[in-house]
Amino acid sequence: MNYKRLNAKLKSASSHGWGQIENAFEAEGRALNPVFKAEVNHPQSDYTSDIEAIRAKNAKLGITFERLNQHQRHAVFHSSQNTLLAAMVGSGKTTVLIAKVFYLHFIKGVDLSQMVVLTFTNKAAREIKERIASFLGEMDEEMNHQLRYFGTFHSVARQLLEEHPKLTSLGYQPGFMIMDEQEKQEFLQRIITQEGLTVKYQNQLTKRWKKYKETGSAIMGNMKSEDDLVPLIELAETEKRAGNSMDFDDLLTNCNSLLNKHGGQSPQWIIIDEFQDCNSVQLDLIENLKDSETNIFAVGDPNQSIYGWRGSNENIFREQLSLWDATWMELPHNYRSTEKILSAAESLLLEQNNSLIATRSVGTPIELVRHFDDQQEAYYLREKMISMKNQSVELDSVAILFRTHEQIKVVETVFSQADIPFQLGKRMELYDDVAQTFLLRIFKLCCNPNDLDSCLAIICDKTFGLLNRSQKLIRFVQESGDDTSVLQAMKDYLQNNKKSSSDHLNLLNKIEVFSSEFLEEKETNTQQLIDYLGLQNLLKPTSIHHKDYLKSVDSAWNQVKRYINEKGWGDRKDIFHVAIDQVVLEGTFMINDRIKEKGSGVHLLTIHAAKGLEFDKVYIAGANTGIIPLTQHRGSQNLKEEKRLLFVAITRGKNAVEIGWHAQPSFRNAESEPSYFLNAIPEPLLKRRISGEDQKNEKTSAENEEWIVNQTIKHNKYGKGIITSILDAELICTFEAVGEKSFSKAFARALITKVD
DNA sequence: TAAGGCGGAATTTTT
DNA sequence: TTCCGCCTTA
Repeated sequence: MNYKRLNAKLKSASSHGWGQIENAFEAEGRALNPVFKAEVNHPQSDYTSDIEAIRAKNAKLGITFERLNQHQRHAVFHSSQNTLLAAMVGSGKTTVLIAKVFYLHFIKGVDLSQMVVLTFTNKAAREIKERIASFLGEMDEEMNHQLRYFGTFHSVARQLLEEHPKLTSLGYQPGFMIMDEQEKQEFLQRIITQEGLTVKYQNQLTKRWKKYKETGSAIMGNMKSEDDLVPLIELAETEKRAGNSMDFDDLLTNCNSLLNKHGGQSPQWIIIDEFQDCNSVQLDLIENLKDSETNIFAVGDPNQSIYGWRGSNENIFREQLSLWDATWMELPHNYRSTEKILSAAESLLLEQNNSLIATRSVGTPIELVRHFDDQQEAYYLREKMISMKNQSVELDSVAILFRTHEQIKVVETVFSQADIPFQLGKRMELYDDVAQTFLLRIFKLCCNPNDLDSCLAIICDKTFGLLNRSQKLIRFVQESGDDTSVLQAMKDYLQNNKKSSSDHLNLLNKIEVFSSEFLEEKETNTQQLIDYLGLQNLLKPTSIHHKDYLKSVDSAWNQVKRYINEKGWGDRKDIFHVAIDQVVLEGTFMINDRIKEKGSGVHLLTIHAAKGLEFDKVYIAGANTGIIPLTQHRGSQNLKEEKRLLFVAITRGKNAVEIGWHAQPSFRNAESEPSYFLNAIPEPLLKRRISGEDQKNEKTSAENEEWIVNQTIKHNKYGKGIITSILDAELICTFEAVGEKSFSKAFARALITKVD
């Protein structure tokens, strides 16, 4: 059956009860936005002759274009200065983006270094670069040099800043370093203690700083008057320049002010991935980069705009269409999900314009399952996973999606106890690895002997350091005179300190000459690095973790060498510095190791973290009103975004989607009903179930006999307690540690055991 | 100075 | 529900 006919049929079928509210915003008493209907530039041909001509010249290239559908080919071949490509969910937008680069480079003869390709994540940037490199052979120095403007907004901004002849006008020098969030936090903390500032809500400093930049208000929460936030910011700006380091935001804002004031070389093409996620600073970067000759190719999906809270503008496609006088194209075919999944997801969209076309089988309805609470859902999911495992289903192809991190914990605990393999969406933090954190600070000090915070971090490291962070130490190092570097001052301090160990002094001596001595050697293995820096003694040789520390150093050094080899242009000292910046921007030393080690297990992810991914089967857990949308969003502008979030969640599923909700939600402010957004889904697309219902009828009598009031019991998490009362479907128990809790009878046996 | 009551805010995450 | 800051009270 054709998709549109199916949709029409479903709509007429849903004439009673559920499904009557076509749009959940009516339920909120809000007017609908006027539907935005762009003038779509439709394909007029399937470009067969063009592709034939290309294939005659280069068969491999011909195949790349031949694989594209008509709409995709149109987006690639059509020539207009500015193009906005609205790529529907699962329509192969990355494929088209890469094909566009191929087309411009091989057919139109555009130099790769004349293209700026902007992505939001390192993962996307890596995928694009690797696919181009693998077509051309290998990722070597020359290739990397050609692709130096292919990357995340931040890494491209870093590159532009580094190259800009007027960088010094901002108070920065070439060779500036990048501070990650953790370093920034330490840096600010140091200024606060050092200057004796009074700053409230210190664990929300970044948030307060952002708010101050946007609104000019330094007031937060219950504060009656301004604290020292503003002086802190001013001091930080000065000190960042003194230490020649920028934070992530600075990369973009500094790049913007530089390009704005002094201009720069404009590329022939600017290509943007996930355009709907652009915030105003990122849009400014595009504007500052382009000139009247520049072409723009922006790909994204307005329906997947879920980063409004990070500053993206949900109307960016609409607004830039007229501002850039752009051509609007669409990729309507979804190759991922079954018709029923797509149809259900599409009914959530505010601006339904029938431009989403399913290509796969009809599939099964979305299951909407009622659970007692989050605990019961976790046990239900555990049983599901066990039976899938028994049927040899790859758990890797299954995901459980949540609105918040908080919700993940229960499932995580239950799965760990049952030995169900799972993987979390959170990226592995560099800071989990103390040895690598220590090494990164060493490398940063090698690049910049005036990096006060890295120098302090090394000498005052909790695991491998020598001294405690004291005001006396910090003052000595910082105020030792203009001609003395921070590194030199620290050496002086250690020489006069009785506690001083030769290991740390030796390390500082080696750091000082690292670039001129060690980096001059071409082939250096990890053992040579360890010997050179004297890490053998520093990395706690008597500790049981010593071997792990050395292993961490090994993988870190190999990664740095990999970066050095890839980025082998310029002089060797610069390359090392660029490699270290890359480590900071990627957030870890272990990109390749991490990809290899990625375990197979069910994915536990927030919906945000699942964007861009796909799974055979998707469970959306705890989808109550009050969770989707989150209560604080009710009646706000963000409601539309919350709805798109559910759209994104559902469209992650290829073959099956199941949505769970809780009759007695424990989540703050959640209501005892499934997300009212689901009312927009036509009833025939849903299959409602109650979790554990089939067992309930059989077991009721047995269950009633099984539990007795005042019975002493034990619970995995809550410990010892007694049953205080027995209701129809639930048990109320009181625990010594946590007080009263209730359990669904159907699942009580899995949760609590009797104690005699 | 310590303790307690009151009121406001809290989410999502990449670089 | 919990955390944080502010204000009052002893």
